Amino acid sequence: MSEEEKAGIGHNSDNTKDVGGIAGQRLQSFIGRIERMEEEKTALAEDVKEVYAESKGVGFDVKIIRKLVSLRKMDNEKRREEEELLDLYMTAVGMS
Amino acid sequence: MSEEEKAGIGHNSDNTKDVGGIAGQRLQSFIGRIERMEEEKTALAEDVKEVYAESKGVGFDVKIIRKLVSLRKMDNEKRREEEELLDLYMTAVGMS
Amino acid sequence: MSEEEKAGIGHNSDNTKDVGGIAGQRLQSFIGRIERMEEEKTALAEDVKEVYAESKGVGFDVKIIRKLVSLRKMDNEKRREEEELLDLYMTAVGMS
Amino acid sequence: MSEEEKAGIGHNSDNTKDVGGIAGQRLQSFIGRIERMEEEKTALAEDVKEVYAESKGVGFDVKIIRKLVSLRKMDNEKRREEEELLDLYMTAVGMS
DNA sequence: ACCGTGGTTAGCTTTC
DNA sequence: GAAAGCTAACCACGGT
Repeated sequence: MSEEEKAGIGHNSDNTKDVGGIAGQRLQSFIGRIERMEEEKTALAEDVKEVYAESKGVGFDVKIIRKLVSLRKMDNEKRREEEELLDLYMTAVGMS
Repeated sequence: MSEEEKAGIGHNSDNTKDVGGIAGQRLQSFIGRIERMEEEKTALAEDVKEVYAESKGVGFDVKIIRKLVSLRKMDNEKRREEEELLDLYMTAVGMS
Repeated sequence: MSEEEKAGIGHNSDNTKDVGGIAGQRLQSFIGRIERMEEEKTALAEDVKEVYAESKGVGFDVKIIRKLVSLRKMDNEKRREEEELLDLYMTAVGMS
Repeated sequence: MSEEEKAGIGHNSDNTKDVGGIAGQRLQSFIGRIERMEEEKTALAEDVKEVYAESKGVGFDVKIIRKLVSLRKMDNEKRREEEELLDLYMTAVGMS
């Protein structure tokens, strides 16, 4: 990946400064930031997979762990939504 | 729902020691690790959104930046695949 | 949309019979079926919107109704997942 | 969670008569209608999947059919404009 | 120059 | 080869 960065922003050889001016540089900066974050996300996703693999390696059932994680997540979301609903009710009743 | 919770088959707090023993602790650890990573992923996704918002704030068209990022990603993937193919060729020819 | 359909299967002018033979007809049939279903889905989505609008018209808070519907949906999903989890446990223990 | 349910602020069954009166019935009706339509939508989505599966079963490439459907769905004019705009940006940034 | 946001859907990847 | 989970694009609605 470092090659591409050194080479410019893309798959062609044009230098950005010449054609895009200051806006082009700015755009490059945005794209660079986004791409770095996306890479981190990908890395994390891989780490998660490794953890599942490890858990499987010590005898756990991956499917079950997934369900557990999923249920815990649903719990949190449900709780959050219920709180929001309560807020809505209170607002509707003028108790906000 | 309360039945399941009482039955202990659920995903709830600290019944681990009793029913799972050491394995339960291990399981908890896996789940905790996974959840932490998932949170990080979520946080990164939010950061990415913020960058898009910022870029929009200075006049860029978000849709287009998304397209650019996506195109660049495809470029990289394609190049990677081509390199892998090249490696295969070299291996096949004994130049690995 | 009707123009495209008259023109053939796509965004070009070739007639399917000529270029695709029997397979082309079959393909057309699949695409037609899919598109009809998608239209129905769209129509239903519009109906749902109308119901929300109607409920708003008689004084209900749309946001609240949306949350209620959403929570009920989460309930169902959660229940379903819990049952699946139970199945997984039973399978794991050999009681399947 | 059990607290909310006991408190009656939730989304649960037949506390409607008591707390909501005629309005509660009306609300129930709206929610029921919406849920039925949503179920129909879900059923249709499943049907669509089946059609794709069937088409695959007789030798078509699902990916390609999806693309065809998607292309047909796209508004040509809009697509052209987006491409032109994208070209402009790519030129500006030197990715032409 | 209406923006932000949430919800919905589709498609891609990976798993078994 | 089927099935599932994850991710991302799209769209419409509400609010300000």
